[in-house]
Amino acid sequence: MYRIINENEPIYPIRVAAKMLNISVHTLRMYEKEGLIIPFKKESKHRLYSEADLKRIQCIRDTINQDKVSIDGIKRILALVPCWSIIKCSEDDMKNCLALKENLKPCWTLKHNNNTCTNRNCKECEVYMNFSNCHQLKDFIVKLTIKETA
Amino acid sequence: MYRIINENEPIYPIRVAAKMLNISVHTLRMYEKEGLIIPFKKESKHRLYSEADLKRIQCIRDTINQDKVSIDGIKRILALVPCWSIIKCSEDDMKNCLALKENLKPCWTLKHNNNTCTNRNCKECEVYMNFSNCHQLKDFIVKLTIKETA
DNA sequence: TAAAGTTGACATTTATAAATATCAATTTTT
DNA sequence: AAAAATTGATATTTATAAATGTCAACTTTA
Repeated sequence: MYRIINENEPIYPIRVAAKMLNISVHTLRMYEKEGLIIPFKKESKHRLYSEADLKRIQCIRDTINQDKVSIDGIKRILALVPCWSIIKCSEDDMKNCLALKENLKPCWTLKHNNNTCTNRNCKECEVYMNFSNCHQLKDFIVKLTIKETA
Repeated sequence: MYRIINENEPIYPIRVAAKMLNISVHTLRMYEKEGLIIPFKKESKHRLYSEADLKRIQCIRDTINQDKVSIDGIKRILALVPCWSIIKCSEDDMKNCLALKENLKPCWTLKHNNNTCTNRNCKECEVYMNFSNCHQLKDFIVKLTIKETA
């Protein structure tokens, strides 16, 4: 009678997702426009949200409403993630990538023609998946600096 | 007739600094309470601001007003700075330091008893001095990750 | 000894981000 | 064919962060 739902399976259309999160459809689109979330879109262009998407969105909400970090603040924090180091692209790709210089927006909102990321799907990328909040970035920086000194 | 002013010489009392920055005295105290700035205080407890302080405050203002990053957002960004790696404290000090876990506030607002920082003045520390805005942190992360892969 | 500074608490103003609503013209789904 | 989705633009509401003001009791400066 019950079916097991894959965390990442895109199943909820926007109206349903909005209701589950208790926010408006418009807000969901707004977060997307700001680059905070990447919902699944079939060829049809209709959005579908997974359980994992809902969790991520709730996390963003909490950061905005409880933690009082503005959307532009969140974007700046996400722009700090060193994607080149995480996906380990080539040195050339890294040096030519917009993400290296960008201070305002997360890497997955940038154009990436002609490099490692061209063939990758940002929604499924570790960078997007593993950095939905600030704690994860701090942990990452800690590991990085400990590795360095060890 | 003119005298050369040391960038870091604490000379302007709070009212003068406020007027120069075109903000209220109250706001200056607020930024301080939030941990964004550390003004000089003589034994008397009266604040004095240097030219460098004024620049730093103007930078904070721009981040809040132009860049639309909230104060709590700025604090979170500053909390990402890996001070242990910058001042190169001992491994023991690092592991016991609050700054390692802290996600909300910059290291210089934390208690640091019984470690390397006990004897240091935060206002003169590289961590405080070199990270007054987000760009500097991004640059730091870039260097760190490039070093790692090289 | 005024004038200016201090802390702390409380209150108010103002500016604006976040969220919502609506309309229009079009496309997709069921 | 109706219901629900799309983009894009425009407008409005609402919630609250940022900034300011004020009062009180006290200290420091010039």
